[in-house]
Amino acid sequence: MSAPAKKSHFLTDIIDADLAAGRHVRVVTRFPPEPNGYLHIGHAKSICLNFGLARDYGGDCHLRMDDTNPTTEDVDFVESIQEDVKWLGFSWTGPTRFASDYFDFMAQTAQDLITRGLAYVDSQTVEQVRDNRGSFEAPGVPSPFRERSVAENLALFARMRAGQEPDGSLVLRGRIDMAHPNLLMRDPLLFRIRHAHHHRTGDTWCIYPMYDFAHPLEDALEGITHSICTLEFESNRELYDWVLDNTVDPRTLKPWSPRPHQYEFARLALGYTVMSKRKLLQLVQQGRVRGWDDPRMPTLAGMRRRGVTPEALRDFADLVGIAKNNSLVDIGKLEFCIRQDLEKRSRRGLAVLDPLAVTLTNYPQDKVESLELPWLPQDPSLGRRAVPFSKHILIEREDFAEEPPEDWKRMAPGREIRLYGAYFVTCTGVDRDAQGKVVGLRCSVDLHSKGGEAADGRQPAGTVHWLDAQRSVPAAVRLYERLLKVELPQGDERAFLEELNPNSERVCPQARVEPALAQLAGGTHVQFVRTGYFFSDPVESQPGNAVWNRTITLRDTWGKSSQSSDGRPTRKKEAPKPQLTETPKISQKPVTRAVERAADAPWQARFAALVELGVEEEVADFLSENQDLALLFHGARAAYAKVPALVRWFKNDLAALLKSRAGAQLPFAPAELGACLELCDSGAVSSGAARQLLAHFVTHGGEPKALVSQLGLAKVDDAATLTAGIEAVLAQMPKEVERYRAGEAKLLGVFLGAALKQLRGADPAAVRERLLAALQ
RNA sequence: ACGGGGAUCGUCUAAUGGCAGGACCGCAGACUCUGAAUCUGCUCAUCUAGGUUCGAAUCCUAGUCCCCGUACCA
Repeated sequence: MSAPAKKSHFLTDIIDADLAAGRHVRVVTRFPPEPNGYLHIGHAKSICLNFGLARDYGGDCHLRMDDTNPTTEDVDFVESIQEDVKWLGFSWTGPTRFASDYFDFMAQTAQDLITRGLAYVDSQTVEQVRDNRGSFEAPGVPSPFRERSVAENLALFARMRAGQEPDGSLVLRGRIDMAHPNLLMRDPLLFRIRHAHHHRTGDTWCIYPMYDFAHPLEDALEGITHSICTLEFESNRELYDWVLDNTVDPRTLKPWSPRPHQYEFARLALGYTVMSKRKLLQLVQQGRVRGWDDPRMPTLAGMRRRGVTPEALRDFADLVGIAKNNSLVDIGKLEFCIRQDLEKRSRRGLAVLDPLAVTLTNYPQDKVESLELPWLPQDPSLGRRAVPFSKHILIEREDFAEEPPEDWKRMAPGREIRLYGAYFVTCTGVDRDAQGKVVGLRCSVDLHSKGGEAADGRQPAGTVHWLDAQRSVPAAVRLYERLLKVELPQGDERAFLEELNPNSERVCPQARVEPALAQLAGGTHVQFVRTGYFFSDPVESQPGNAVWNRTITLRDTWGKSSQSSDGRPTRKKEAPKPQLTETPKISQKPVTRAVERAADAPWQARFAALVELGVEEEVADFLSENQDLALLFHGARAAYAKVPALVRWFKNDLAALLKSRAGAQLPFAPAELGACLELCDSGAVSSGAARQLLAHFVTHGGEPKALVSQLGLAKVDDAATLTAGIEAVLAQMPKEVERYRAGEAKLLGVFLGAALKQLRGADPAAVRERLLAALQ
């Protein structure tokens, strides 16, 4: 197996760029769970990401408990988290870290912020704080306590810290901007009073930092370079940056270096399950499951107990990838990864979940044979086990049909089938009880087919699994299915309980297994032949009496409708909403814009002036909104009066170029820009070269004509140069040339692109023409 | 409504102005002592409208839809 290619995604792109630019010399990531619950498969994605990045870049990944809220956190959770991360196959750099290790520093930093007027103690009630924060559309109103003196703030903060104030009476807030469009920036809470016992610091503290204050400081203190979290924290990034920009490293008293940056990716959402801690907690607390490690739970502990392997989970994390799209992953992908891993590692064993007695009429009454079957036919190293066989056997009830469908490959009257690893048998009779229910079958056996091969080489209609009636043993077998009946549960905290799958766990009271299976230790993966992958429960299995959890069914391409909960409706793509230009809704935007514009006299005047020049309204609107842009346009026009051309350049190229330099001093005068555009338009340079020229000009300025030669953008129209360049390019791509000649006309673009790259400044049309000729 | 994100096969995800690729699912076939696995083949996508360009999923303009944000939670 070749090493899997390193996954690349937007985060690896960022890291590559940071490394290349020398912003960082080493990658340090972290996985920062709050110890208030068990880790679930969503965390597994994050763990694989953070630890995987550290591994791939030869850096470090820290495990840090974000234990800033003593009322919900517990040491039990700390232990389960450590165990789960290890189980998943990762190890962290250094000891397990704790946010609580940094409380001293955080309190000190808060005090510094107060001293510098960047934080204050607020005496408003919770309700007042909330009400005064404002809303999306309305600005907040400053707290009456916002202007307290530094001395008073210091004294109050000291009282908070000393435990002299009750919970909720006082709170430390950053002094930022109560009118900020980002609500998180409206004087965020930094520290709150909480007279509570902390699982690590005990009663040392009665003030605890808030996430938004603590997290950036934790990252910075640990030298984290890339702080990766999920999408819902996008708005928090601004505050994250504020904290780091307004604090210093206590060890150097200088700005943080490396200075961590926060990046967000889409969390995992999986169909037919729930992932939120609150919902999971509810399942546990209400007894809907037997605990955090119930095999139905999407927790790592639960999945581990069900028989899902760390390899399968890591494969799954790779399969779903890393991106910023809000996505709902088909649970079938998880199931695929689980099966793929289990297929190659599971022993094969015989088990019958719902037995039907079969008597082999021509088999000697007292004879007992012992069949030696390999545990895993494709891997002899697992060895063999003995399977008893006699006159009275059991088969799966659903493997018999009195009136079978056309393509039936199992037992039916008169039909010869194979007992897996044993003999060919033919059903010759059916026994019923008084109600007419089938209670037993009679079969003849071909005594020359032992081992599953007929002497004459004939093939049976199918193969079924079986068990010796007397010598098999009863077993506890539990079948698991998806937790929920529906793919996408109600968002509501309670409504999803109505959507739990009542069949998520079923026990098989009649189930029996072959003797060797009962002897297997807890924690063994076995495929019950033809029925699914099972795992001997590592907690409940007793020596000689294993308890079996079905990890997952076998893929079933035949009886698809046999399991109701598997009838998975395919998700429909949302039908694209037809756009009716005549509906008022569509035209609303331009109208509101026109209204806004009308209310802004200078803007309206600029707009009118442009329209007067013949600029179409839509373009005039955006050119006139910003005064600087409008001025630039008119300045350029003074040097180059061709309005339509000017408009084209402004709209298609300049808008973006200028946007990226917003606020910066432009390195050219408006008239120079006009001259540059005239040159671009003149035909003296090719269109591609013109765009390159313009990009350079906007960022660096310069004399346009000089730039052309300096950048090597001069128009190439020398026939010999063109021909040579084209031939060189074609010589480099013989396979593509062949394919092109075979009819793949779309490859012309590839050649053209390569040729144009080589022949900078060449006219595309001319190159194209010659290329066509050369390819004849 | 304000701010921040996002939109590519049914699903997840690539393509950083030049061949819309891979995987899951599905379908068909081969093989089979598991209706499994394995193998082969097939179906299927760039939110809309304009523009720039020799060439647009990618750049520009406008629009549509979806997600997140108003906890003394994280």
